[in-house]
Amino acid sequence: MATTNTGAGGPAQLVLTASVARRYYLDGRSKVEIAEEFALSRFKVARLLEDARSSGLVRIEIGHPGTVDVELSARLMEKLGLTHCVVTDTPDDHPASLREHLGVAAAELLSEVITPDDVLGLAWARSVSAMATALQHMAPVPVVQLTGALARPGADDSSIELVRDVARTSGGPAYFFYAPMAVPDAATARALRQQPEVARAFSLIGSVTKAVAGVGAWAPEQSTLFDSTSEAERAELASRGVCAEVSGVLIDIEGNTVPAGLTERMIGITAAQMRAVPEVIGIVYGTGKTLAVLAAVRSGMVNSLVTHSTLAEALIAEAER
Amino acid sequence: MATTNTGAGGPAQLVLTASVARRYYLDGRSKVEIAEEFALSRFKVARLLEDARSSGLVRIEIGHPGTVDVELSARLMEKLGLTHCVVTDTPDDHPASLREHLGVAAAELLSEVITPDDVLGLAWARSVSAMATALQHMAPVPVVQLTGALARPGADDSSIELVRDVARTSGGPAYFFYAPMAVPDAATARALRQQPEVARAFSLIGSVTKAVAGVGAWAPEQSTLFDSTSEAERAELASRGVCAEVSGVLIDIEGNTVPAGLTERMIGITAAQMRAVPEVIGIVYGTGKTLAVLAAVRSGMVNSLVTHSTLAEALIAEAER
DNA sequence: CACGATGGTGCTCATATGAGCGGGGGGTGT
DNA sequence: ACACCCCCCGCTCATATGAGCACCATCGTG
Repeated sequence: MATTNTGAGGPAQLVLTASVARRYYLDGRSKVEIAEEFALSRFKVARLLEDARSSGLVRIEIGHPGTVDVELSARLMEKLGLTHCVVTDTPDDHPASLREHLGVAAAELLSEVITPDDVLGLAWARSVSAMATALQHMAPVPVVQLTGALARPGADDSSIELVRDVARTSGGPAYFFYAPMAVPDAATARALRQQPEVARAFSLIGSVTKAVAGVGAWAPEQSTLFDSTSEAERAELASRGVCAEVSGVLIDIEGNTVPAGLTERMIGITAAQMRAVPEVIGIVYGTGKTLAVLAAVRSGMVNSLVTHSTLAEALIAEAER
Repeated sequence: MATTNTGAGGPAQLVLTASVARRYYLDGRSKVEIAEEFALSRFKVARLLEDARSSGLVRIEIGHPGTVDVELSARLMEKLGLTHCVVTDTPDDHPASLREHLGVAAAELLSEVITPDDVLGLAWARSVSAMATALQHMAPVPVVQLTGALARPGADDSSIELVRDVARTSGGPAYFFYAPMAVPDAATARALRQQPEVARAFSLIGSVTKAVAGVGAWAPEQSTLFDSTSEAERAELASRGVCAEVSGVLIDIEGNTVPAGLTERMIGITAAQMRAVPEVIGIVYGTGKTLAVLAAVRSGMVNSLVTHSTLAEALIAEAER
């Protein structure tokens, strides 16, 4: 260390290094050219540039003016091994505005990555609804409903219309059905799954290539499913390590599926089917969901994320622990 | 086309580009490695990086925290074709503080570039004095006085001691003499040049390899020589195009030596001898000297500069005209 | 003074990289 | 529908580049 520059060597060395760095980085000349120009060996030039970078004389910044924090996106993508990742630098003041912004970002992402050969699956979540609302253009693909809907009391979402809306924007066929996400008993669930529309949608799940879902944490207000579950069941599932919920599938902190009675009463995609989908985009906001997102990613069920900077930073910090 | 990205694509493209750029610039991976990692062709990677740079997604800045503006130094060096160049970003408030700072910078530069094989020549100038004061270490080399001293009224400079001081710091022999820079007539000058000490110093001028000088502009307060010249002579020389003065040599705006009666009455290095010195470092401050510095550099008598940012910028602007 | 440590330099050779080319593929205008 | 055009992609081959090595000067030390 402590080679020559910056701390030692003197101003001439410093200026020479700066000149070389300027020629190389800003003017785009090759090292050989620079070597000839300055009457140095190309090795010397390479070493100067090396020094210039390591000493901080040359600073390289990545970023762009806009709502997408590309740098953070790239870091999060790398850290979690994601397929795609979009992090907005929206200030996380109000959940609704956050959801709206992420909806726009997710819509852009989706319309970018969807190709005419894809089959799109949508899980029910408010954030996915927000995306549907923001969606403006998309290749015509089949759109498949992956889970039953779960209306929350006083919901203003046109949630049931989600799949139809997206299909309309897309121009492709819609495979949707009217059913709740969870029903009181397994028999009812089985019966519902026999329903023609449900069966039709479910038969397509295996061919879904891209899906969009929300990620819930197993806590109040952090998961629609949690909120619509009985007190006893909540506690029991929590005690069995349930940490996150993705399209009705329960996951523990390690990313393992947690089998439960609840599962049999669900109308929706299974964990195995979910994992089989090549790309699942999770739209998530709120730092309270940090561990849940980590779990969802570890489970292999979610491999792309659309989120905001504070959660992204929390995820990176947590993943580094 | 006008979505979010650099001009094409969507957020995924943007983030991919950012990831690639991060891996390349920040992590220093090769393009081939990146291509493998992202399952792209290396050409694609190269094109992404190309886009990232041209679109401004990747910003490269050169600079360092300190008093030396390396970026500006490099630019000025390139623009004027200098051998060395040090530009301090000292705010040019008061000439004395400026001189002091430049003295420090010049001292650092000199001690860096002087090797034991050099022979150092010093012209008389306050800025050179400032350098001498700031000088702390230097290879032991002979130090040669290049011009007579020119004390200005009420001078507090220990100017005559300049050569001796530097030689003392250096540890090498000092070749100095007590004589004024200009005398009333050519005969006196010739006689003075015969003086043993003067002759001894002058005999060494041919072997001087590095020299330090000030640069004066042919205007009041901009040149010691000007200030000690008669009104008539000032005007006459000005009318003959004299623009700058370096160690007693007069130069016009084109960089040509201006022959004058004054020249014959000078005790000091000649223009030809000056040009023969491989490296002459000029220490200059004050934007009023912009044209003078340009002339001095064009003349080939000065090929390194120690100056401050505003003058450096003025020089670049002027050189671009 | 001899010694090894140290750091800086330029070399060789395998590899990475750039410039320019041709070949689709999809959108467009008639 | 057809031809056309433009853009994007990956190839070839000459060149630039990096890793490691051997050499040399310098310097502190026994």
